[in-house]
Amino acid sequence: MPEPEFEDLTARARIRDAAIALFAERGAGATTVRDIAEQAGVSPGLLRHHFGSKEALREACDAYVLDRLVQIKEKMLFDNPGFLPAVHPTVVRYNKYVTRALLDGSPSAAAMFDDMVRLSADWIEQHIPGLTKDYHSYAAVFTGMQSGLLAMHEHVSRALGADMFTPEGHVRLAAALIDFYSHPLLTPDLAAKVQSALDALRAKAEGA
Amino acid sequence: MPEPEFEDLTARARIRDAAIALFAERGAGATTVRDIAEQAGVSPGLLRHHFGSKEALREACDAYVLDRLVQIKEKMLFDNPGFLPAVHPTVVRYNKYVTRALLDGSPSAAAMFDDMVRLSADWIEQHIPGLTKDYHSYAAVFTGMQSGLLAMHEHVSRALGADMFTPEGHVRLAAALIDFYSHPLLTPDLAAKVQSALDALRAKAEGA
DNA sequence: GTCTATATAATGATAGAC
DNA sequence: GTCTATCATTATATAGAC
Repeated sequence: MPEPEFEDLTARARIRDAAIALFAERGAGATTVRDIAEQAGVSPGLLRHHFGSKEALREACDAYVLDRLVQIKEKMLFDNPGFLPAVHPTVVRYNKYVTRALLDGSPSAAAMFDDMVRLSADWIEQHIPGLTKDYHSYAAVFTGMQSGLLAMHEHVSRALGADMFTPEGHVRLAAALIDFYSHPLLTPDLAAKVQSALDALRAKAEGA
Repeated sequence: MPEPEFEDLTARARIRDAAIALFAERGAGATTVRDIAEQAGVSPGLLRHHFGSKEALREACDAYVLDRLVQIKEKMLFDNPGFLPAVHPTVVRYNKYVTRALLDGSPSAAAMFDDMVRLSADWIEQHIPGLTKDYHSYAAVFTGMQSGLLAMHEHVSRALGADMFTPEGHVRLAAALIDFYSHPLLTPDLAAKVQSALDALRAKAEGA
């Protein structure tokens, strides 16, 4: 199982890696097969030879990235104490890809999202019982925010003053995340106010 | 200032509204001028007549949406107790648009993101002093997560079992958000463990 | 202001040489 | 396995009629 970082890859692998990089960066819709071929240093024709079509290539990338990520993610979630984004460059790259795939409507990425929700819900219920009455909804919000934060990395990095995928930016992000996850933003009185507003809304929704 | 909901709009306004809807849904890159013209019920030629080019149309949409949202957002943030997404359909639509624009790299959307970070930082510092040492980084994470959650609305809705823009889904989302923001996910001992891991990481980053 | 028709460019797909 | 050349389709941009 060769790491994609290696330079001496087959053309097929270089095409796949180039596609993963470009799809993650701009999304599949905004990436042309010529861009991919150029970045991989091959001809557009070879791309078709190996993958048949752009869509088939996209699916191959999905399968490849998801396959390599699933084990790592499960491992991270279960034997890591926190919820910080991974630092390993490959994992970061793949996470960015999945995030884009989620936005592009990839079915396999969506399935992975659902897995993450289930995994998070189980983890939270096991480690922090009593946190919520509805672990699955809580985990849905948590997972959506995690991947959403990754999707917004460009803007979060700009606000942080450092790219969140560099060590410098990652440290700032992690510090903010620890504050974020260890101190409630809603104080009890604020929470009560919001809760009553929600109750009013719920009543209105059921009334109508 | 006519609401875009009205049916009796000029062709120019219909084009703009159709573009906003399609850009928000699929992103600007994946939307063709023909799609927009069709949805607006006009010819592609008229689109050019009014806006000159697809790119110019995108900028016009950016300016329009951002202009109409800025006041509403500021108002929301300052006289609303919570951080729940707005329910008003127009605001929801515009928020979705801005979220997409953020992902598509729109400069004006990015500027709005930065404004939101500043606004949030000020609000938090004023209402919940002592929450963090670095309000700006905290607000960067918070704003990134808020818009990111919106970007992931399709998947969050699926996990919630109801579209988060319908009353039913919104109630479930709001309930989960209240739990999320009022109970810390990191207990003190977990936070300490993560903090020490971060310190180790920081030392390593500075050492290298 | 609005349309039809067309020019130009870009894209994905294909065929065949090496 | 890899490339070059080319086709068919689709996109944007433009011109001119009504």
